[in-house]
Amino acid sequence: MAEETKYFKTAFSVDSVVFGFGDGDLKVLLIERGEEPFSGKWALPGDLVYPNEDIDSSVARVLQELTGLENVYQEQVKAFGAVNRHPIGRVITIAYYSLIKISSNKLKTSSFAKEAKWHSINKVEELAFDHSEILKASFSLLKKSIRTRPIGFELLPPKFTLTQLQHLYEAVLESELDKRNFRKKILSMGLLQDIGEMQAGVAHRPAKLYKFDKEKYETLMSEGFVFELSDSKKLMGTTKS
Amino acid sequence: MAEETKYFKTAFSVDSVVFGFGDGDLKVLLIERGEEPFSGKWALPGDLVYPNEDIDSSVARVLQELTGLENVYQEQVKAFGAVNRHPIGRVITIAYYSLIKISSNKLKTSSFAKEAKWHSINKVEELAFDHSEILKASFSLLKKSIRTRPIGFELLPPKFTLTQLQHLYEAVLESELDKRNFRKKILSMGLLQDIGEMQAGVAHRPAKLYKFDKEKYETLMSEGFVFELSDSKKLMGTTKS
DNA sequence: TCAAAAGTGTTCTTATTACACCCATGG
DNA sequence: CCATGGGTGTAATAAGAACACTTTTGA
Repeated sequence: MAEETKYFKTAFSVDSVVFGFGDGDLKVLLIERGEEPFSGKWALPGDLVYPNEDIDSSVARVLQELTGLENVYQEQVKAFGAVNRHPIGRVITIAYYSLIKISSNKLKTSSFAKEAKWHSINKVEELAFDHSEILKASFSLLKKSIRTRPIGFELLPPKFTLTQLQHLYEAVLESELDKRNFRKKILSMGLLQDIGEMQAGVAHRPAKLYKFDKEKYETLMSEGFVFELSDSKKLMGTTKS
Repeated sequence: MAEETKYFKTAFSVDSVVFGFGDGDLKVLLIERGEEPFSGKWALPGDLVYPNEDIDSSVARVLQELTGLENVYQEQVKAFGAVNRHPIGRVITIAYYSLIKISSNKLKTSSFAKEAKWHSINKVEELAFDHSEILKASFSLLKKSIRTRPIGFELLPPKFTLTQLQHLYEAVLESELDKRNFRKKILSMGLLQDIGEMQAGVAHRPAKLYKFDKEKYETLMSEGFVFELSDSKKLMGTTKS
């Protein structure tokens, strides 16, 4: 092991791109750095990985500290390891994205953050470190994944309307969808359960509430079912100008 | 930095799943380990990442040492970081896959390998470390990627026949494809250039040779073209029993 | 009674699938 | 002249895209 020892001079971190959905917008949770380097700049929440901690657990821990949430949906995006990406030394970071339901939780200002705040995805300024690049890669992956796996529901409350779901897809895919085609397609998969309840207190015809039927999805999966919405290049509706 | 110092006790490596195509089979390049741990077992080629080396360069270096090739197609798969994945310490590895043209090169037995050998993908025994898991993840990613990006050509000689291409897809997707539908689809993309040459010395009607038109692909890409072959769940042909 | 979003079907177009025979070459 | 893989087209089916009006509620 003598030979290898000289390479044990590096650190690993995880950085988490936490997505949420609110006010018709896709949002990302950023922290304001309280110390150098990049003090005062916005950054992705993240931390060094503890020596006896699996990477996935590390991400879950950071998220728990920040939001109080557990069992959050998370997916590994990519490792970023450019030699000079971190000013204090060689730090390779493994990026994840997480999907959470914004409404259901309050943010804690944690040890490593002066402030944590939701930012609309298309109003994010230049971030600390290479975090802008990480955010971009994560958003691309989310766009791809949301069409091929039923993960959008992680961003919505347990009971939701079809219009909410459509708006979520529109925000993530950055394109408009045709209402009738969207409903036809999503309902035809048989993954949404009409729970027999209605929206209340809205100044228009109230919408039916649905929930995502996870068991049904798992059954269908094992039978070879493939969740797929059409490619955002050949849209269900009309492209946003 | 005092606080962080205690975490600088880890190493990171890259591991490369090198795919090749020959005898109608998808193959992976493995090395036989010459030292402990796992001496005598087959493993993925890989190495610790040098302190002043980008991850991508590290993969390229390992590949160059092993095969003599440069500018090889490579794509990051995923980081693997389970606490106990490596017996000598905490080593997080970043897995890549590479695509090379088998015929065009001879293998070198490099410093870290007793022997390097091509193995058919479906005849690979249990590998050292968590390399079986890494191979599995890489193969899945390749399956996905080959349908959505024109990377199959990296595995073929510069001039190839449509049947060779089809066999490559069949090997990667592990399913049979319909000859006429495959040709129609692939030719309709306009990415293959009939170079006006023919196969020679074969005991049957000689096939036309094509080459992949990279410039054309880049032009089309910039116009919003999306390379896509149908999902292997809803095949172009008939599923292998 | 008005504004605002919910809900609903049909036609057209395009892509995918299934399928069988003749051709050119070397041995 | 035989074996081997090369090369080709059409019809049936399924999926995607385009598109407009009526309904229910609260203010």
